[in-house]
Amino acid sequence: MDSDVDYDVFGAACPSRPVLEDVTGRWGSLAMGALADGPMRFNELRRRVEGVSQKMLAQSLQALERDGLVNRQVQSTFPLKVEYSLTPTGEVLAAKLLDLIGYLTGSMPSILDAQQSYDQAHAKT
Amino acid sequence: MDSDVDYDVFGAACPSRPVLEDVTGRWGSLAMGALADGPMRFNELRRRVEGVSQKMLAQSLQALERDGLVNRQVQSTFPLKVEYSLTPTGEVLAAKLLDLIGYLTGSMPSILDAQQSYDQAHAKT
DNA sequence: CAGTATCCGATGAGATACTG
DNA sequence: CAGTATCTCATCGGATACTG
Repeated sequence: MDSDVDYDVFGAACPSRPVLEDVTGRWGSLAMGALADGPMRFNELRRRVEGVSQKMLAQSLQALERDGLVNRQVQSTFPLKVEYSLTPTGEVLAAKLLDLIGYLTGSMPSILDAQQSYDQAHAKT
Repeated sequence: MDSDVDYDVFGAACPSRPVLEDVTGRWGSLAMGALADGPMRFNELRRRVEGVSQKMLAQSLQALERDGLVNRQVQSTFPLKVEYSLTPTGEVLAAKLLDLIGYLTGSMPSILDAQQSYDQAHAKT
């Protein structure tokens, strides 16, 4: 029926590339990972993703919302309440992302060793 | 035995963060994905990862080599021959990355729909 | 072939101040 | 509370030219 076209992320103009950047980018990946724990409000996310600024968090969330990976639900009470959550597609991607992150953090001891060796071998003077 | 410390990527100063950026970054992720097909030379990689410049490919590969995820093997023949390959840890991460990318490209039809709806709803004027 | 060096414009990203 | 607006600086990233 469909899929007579394949999206190839290695292709220069493939529309999947910017989406991949939204998902795996510096703040997008951490926002996705945080939301995997369940729905969260803006400032909760901001506290969870340490070091992110208002501006970058808002920007990252908007990109993910546009891609249909994150839902944004506003409650026009006072004070304002906005809750972010993953869509079904977003959930799957977040799980795969957390799998990768988990393996990476588990490998940190050996990675730090590698970095030290490298820096030592490439030290100037 | 070990692991009385946990590396938390959500922590602002965690050393895992820059590594995650090397792996999931714009060109790093594509280089890792390409190398999952097997060892490759510099210019082969350059052709496979469409749109990457010499500068950025070299920079990304150096970061991944420093993290111990990519091996660089030089043959000092003439012309020079340099072969890049994944380390065992790099292989695992590349597989997880390709899993994510595969799901993402498979979801592209619905993602493109979402983007269109979003753009329409947020059109100015 | 596999890079490095340099220049330069575009984007990323933080700080601060303001608004519905 | 949940953002937007503006300013500013750093880094990203492409083009071009050069080297072992």
